[in-house]
Amino acid sequence: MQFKELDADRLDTAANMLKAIAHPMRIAILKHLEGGKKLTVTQIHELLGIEQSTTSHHLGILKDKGVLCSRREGKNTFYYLKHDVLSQVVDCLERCTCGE
Amino acid sequence: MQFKELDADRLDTAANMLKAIAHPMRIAILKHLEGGKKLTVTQIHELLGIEQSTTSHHLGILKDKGVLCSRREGKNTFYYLKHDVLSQVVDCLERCTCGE
DNA sequence: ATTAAATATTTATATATTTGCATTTGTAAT
DNA sequence: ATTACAAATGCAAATATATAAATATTTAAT
Repeated sequence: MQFKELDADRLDTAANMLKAIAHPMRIAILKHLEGGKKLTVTQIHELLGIEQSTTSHHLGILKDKGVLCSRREGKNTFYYLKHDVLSQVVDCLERCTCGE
Repeated sequence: MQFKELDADRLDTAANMLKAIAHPMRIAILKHLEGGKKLTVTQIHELLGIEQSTTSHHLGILKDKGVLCSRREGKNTFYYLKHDVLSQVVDCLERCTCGE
């Protein structure tokens, strides 16, 4: 068992990570970042058609919870997946939401 | 691409499913149900040390969002994973929360 | 030093979630 | 029909989350 004894801290960490992902806009963001892609706040805000501040907020949550990383280059900040494995979470869901 | 056009309804469905899972107690529940195990409300409530009504509530959420199924047998109601694939979501998380 | 562009933060409001207690419903046995 | 156990529901208080408008910060160019 990888969660040693279902330790409360690890459950919290995992739950927070999942909670970060569990939002329609944030899933959409992850989908756009699959395969190691890197996008700026503005690009995402335009792709999704949501407010800049809202976009930044969502990205902040994903970064804070360890789902994304960011790297500033000049005026732009590029966001990208921290663990590419995380695409699997979304992919797994897709499989489950298909045949219903 | 499996989400056809990142369709809003599918994003919602996926988000709701993830939201259902994204809670420490509910992740703990899933861990106990891995491998096709079936447990009653009381068993889970005792395993986790939380209130019966709280347990039932969590199970209701997981069932409602398509994560669990239930089957009544006499006075007991057994809960179990609807898609065993879903263990992968938890497993994937474990992998991501290990080396940090 | 000004200006402009890209991000981030603050703030306020609306909405949703979590939890336990008390109650109710469902099922089986006497 | 009464009793007992299992599970679900209604409720209320505490807490958390989402959104957008306004503001602030960071960086680059002039």
